[in-house]
Amino acid sequence: MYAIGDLSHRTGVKVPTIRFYEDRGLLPPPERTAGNQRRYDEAALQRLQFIRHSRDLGLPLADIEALLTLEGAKGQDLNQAHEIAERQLEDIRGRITRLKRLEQELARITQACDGQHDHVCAVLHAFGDHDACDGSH
Amino acid sequence: MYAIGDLSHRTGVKVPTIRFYEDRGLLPPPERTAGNQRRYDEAALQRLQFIRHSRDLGLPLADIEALLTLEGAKGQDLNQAHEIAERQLEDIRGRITRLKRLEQELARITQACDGQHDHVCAVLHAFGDHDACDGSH
DNA sequence: ATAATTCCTCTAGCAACTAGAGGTTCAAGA
DNA sequence: TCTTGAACCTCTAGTTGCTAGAGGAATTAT
Repeated sequence: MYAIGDLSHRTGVKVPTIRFYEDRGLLPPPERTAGNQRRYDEAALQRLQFIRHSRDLGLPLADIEALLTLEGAKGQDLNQAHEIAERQLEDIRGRITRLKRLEQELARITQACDGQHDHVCAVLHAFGDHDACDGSH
Repeated sequence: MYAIGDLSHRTGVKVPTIRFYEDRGLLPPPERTAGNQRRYDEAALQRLQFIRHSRDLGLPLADIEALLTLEGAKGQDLNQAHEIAERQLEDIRGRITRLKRLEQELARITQACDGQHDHVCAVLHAFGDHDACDGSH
């Protein structure tokens, strides 16, 4: 049995966050000692690792909860898990595209200002002037 | 003079958000009509456009506030604006790198599961199994 | 036995808004 | 001029995913 701190070390999830997940229903309330401290078993450890990894992949807690309820599911239900993963993949690809546009624009802005700062910096100007953008956002 | 709704249409910033910015001190409190409604001038419009554009570029409100106080600054202070822009650029590049790693991994996960769902879906397995990742996060 | 560490609950805070309740003012048409 | 409907007002609370702190109890090591 693990104390909450052990669980935290093994998973890299901070102690208050573990309690937060319990509050949110992502982790079932564990057993307690006579002194009211939480004690976790292997299943809880694995569940928390699943959550951790999914969070690292960018999934919102709601999606993770959905995945967790699919554990041990068969047939049709597994497609749901697949869909969640694909949706997340699309989301990430969209984010990458948008960030690349921003990168272009910021790079342009900072370069415009690299040498001299005469009177009015191009950075300040560029931040205010949407029309000067190459792309659209 | 613009009513808050006009300002909203012209900038694409929603009405409650404009009031929120005022609360936060990013927009100075505008004049009011006899009936207590906000009326904005050109300067407010431009300031809000600056905020909007900067937000689109991913700057947090704190940085935008810093930039706004630099308006009309000279010499040394302009370097601060430049630094904020460069910091943001680095941040965005880092985010792109991280997202690309996630994209790889998610793509791998979904493909592993594309055909058959026998008993246990590879998606669920992969989400739980950090060791199976290519990269590290 | 005592001290250090970890644990408990609870509240409040962060970013950056969004939504709703309940009520007032403005602008345009009859 | 009156009326109606849209837009406005303030205020509170909710969102997501945590994090920090207060004040106190339990566990662990010496």
